[in-house]
Amino acid sequence: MESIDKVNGTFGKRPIEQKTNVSSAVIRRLPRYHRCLGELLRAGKLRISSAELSAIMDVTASQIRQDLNCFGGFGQQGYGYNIKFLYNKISELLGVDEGYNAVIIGAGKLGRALAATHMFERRGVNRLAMFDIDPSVIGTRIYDVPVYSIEELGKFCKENNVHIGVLTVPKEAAYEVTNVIVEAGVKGIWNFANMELRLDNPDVIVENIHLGDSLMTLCYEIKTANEKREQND
Amino acid sequence: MESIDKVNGTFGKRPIEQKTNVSSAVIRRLPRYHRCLGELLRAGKLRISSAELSAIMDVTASQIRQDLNCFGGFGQQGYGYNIKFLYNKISELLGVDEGYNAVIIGAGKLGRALAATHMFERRGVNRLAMFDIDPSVIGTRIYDVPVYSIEELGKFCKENNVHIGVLTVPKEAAYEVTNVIVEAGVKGIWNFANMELRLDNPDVIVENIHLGDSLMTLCYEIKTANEKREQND
DNA sequence: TAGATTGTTAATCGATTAACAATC
DNA sequence: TAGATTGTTAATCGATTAACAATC
Repeated sequence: MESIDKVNGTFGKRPIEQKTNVSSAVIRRLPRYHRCLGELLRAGKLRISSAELSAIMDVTASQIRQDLNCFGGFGQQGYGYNIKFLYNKISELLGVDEGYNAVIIGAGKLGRALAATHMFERRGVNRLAMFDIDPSVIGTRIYDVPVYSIEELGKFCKENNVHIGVLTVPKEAAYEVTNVIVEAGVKGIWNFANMELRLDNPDVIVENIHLGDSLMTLCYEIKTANEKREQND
Repeated sequence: MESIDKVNGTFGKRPIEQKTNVSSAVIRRLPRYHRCLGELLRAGKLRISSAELSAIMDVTASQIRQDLNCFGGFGQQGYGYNIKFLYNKISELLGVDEGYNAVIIGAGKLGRALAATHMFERRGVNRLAMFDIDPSVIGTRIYDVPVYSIEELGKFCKENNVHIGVLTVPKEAAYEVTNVIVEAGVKGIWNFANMELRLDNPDVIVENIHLGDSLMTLCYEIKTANEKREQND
């Protein structure tokens, strides 16, 4: 029988000094922990040990404990981790419900698809608006998101405290748009253009998505696996 | 003056034994080399040294040479790399124009957006068809790609030698669909569902795209940068 | 208390960088 | 030939895994 004390008790009593510079390898694993713990939570599970989580996620228990300890002592010896507590801690770390404001720049197919998903709201990010150059979409709403002229981009970002710019414009337009929003105080850019977006300003974070690179990697792996099979014949 | 011999000459004369298991860190850099060399090629540049490429790409010259040497001796001492030759070699490695056949499963917003792009054709991958359960789209064409009933998925893959399945279905449907296409001989899965797709079959390659994870990573970085700024105030 | 499991240090492994001999 | 630049080995760095004392 689970002790109520242990389940709802005082976890993280010992707030270990948070490391100042956590490696990006660790940070990129956080969303996956978050996802997995969310599922366990919804399944009604209360606590989990690093060994159990290790089996579910197919990573070593050692890595889980090391990763979490970059941010604090979230577990309890002899008990494991309280799932709700840990989930909330990771949510906080990841800035979920920090209430960041985002705009999508480029109302093409990909921009619309992103606007349509629950991607943003699910992570507490507000999609305030979309911007495009095409007069036939300016002034309309796409999945309830208003579309404005790209001319108004800078002004809008300044007036609405926009934190995140989502770039789904052709790569030729990427730097032009980027200059406008960085000037307007945007803090991060989620770049879908098929190029490396490099900024002088070290205060602005860039997260590149290279769908094409991912497809090519898949093709490489398929090809290599095929060749191996042929050799073994 | 560039010697024609050197530019069009016999590069890679010494085909170094290709490593059997190249680390995924190296493989994931190949598409970027490919992209960069493609640009240099279009710009009419003929040759490049690892030092020059290093400056352009912001990686070390050492890493470039190490990476390329996993696949063969593509350069020439005292000269550098012939851009066209190297570009073609990397294209070949990545399976560009291998003529792989792909189907998109899920004709929702993301599936349509992917169908609309030149993503596939640009890499020599054929988008043969899309599949969905919605009767109102079945039988139509989306950006010139025919949409069929999900019922016909397995049969279609078998009859048309489909190599790649692009998964843009809700995560609840992911395994069901996966079983069908793996059974039908698909070699690789490009998974956009917000979940880890794990297969028993080691011969089928899975490439996961986690857009949500990427957004969260961006939020983490923005939050951390903000906190650092506040501390310095 | 005894058992379990963390937090953390130490050992290992792998990836990146540096150095330089080979060679074009 | 002399100069340049690769291919490759050796050194360094960082990330993962193992081990175990601390402790709930």
